Amino acid sequence: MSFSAIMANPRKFSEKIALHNQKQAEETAAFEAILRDVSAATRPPQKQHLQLSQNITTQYRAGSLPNVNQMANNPGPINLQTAL
Amino acid sequence: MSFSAIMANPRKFSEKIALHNQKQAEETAAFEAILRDVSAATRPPQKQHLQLSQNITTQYRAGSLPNVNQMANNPGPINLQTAL
Amino acid sequence: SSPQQLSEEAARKRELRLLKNRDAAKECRRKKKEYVKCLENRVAVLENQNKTLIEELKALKELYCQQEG
Amino acid sequence: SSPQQLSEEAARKRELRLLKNRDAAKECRRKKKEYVKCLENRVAVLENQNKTLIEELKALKELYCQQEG
DNA sequence: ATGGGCTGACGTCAGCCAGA
DNA sequence: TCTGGCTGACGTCAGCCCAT
Repeated sequence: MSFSAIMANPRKFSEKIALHNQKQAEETAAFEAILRDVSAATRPPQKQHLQLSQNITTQYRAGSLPNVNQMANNPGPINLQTAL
Repeated sequence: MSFSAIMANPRKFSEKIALHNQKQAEETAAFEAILRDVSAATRPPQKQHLQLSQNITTQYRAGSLPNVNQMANNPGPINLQTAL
Repeated sequence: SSPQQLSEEAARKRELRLLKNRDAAKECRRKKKEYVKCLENRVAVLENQNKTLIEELKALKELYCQQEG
Repeated sequence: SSPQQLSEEAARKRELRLLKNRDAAKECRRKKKEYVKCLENRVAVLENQNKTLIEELKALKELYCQQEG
């Protein structure tokens, strides 16, 4: 009870970052899972290439996430819309 | 082009807050709309008491629960209209 | 205009500038703190919306599969 | 231990403490900046995920209504 | 082009708190 | 208990950018 309340709002910035990264990893996993399930349920006859999504997941897993500011300035070929 | 890129990342904190509030309002509207549509499409034969859900929805904008920490620090709703 | 008055005027100018920048720094820190809280609140809202959408999508998928099969 | 050595020792103690706190402040500001960028990235990711989920939910709802009616 | 408003970064002080 | 590590808040300097 108090344990969760304490760890839910740590004091150190490192712990906050770690907590957010952990939550984001879990949410992204659930997101891709439900998206894959829906795609599988919607289009069963078609065999599709979901290799792209897998690569991006392993790409940004343990490292730093893409910087938004740099993405706004750089017209890079990678955007989150097509990535997800 | 450059206009959007500039306004997408303002310098002043007030503009950043205003932008985030605007985006949040739009996203919340779309969220509630799709949720209402899905509920209406899923359960048309049943007549349900959605009056309660409506009240709660108008009280807290999204399906999000109120943040306890911020409610303790902020005595009242901050209006950012006057801040600009 | 004696050099004495000039130095006093410059000193008052500097003091006034420091005072204004002092208050500006206070307000800037306050706005930054508010911005960070805004970000955290936005993250929480999006998080709950994400969960709700996933649950709704899952339920609708179940209904769709049940009706289909 | 003469008072001269005592004052020098205290001065070196203070200077060392200030130096360590100085570096600590630098690292703290760096971590805070990284945390804010983390929040902004997280907001962007959740934003795109919610958009995708809404689109998928809308499409699935259309399929469900089409198949039902 | 020049001043003034905001903000980034620095060093310092004060305070909290897990760990010695 | 009490110190050392982090962080909140302050004042100051430097610099950017927009309105003048």
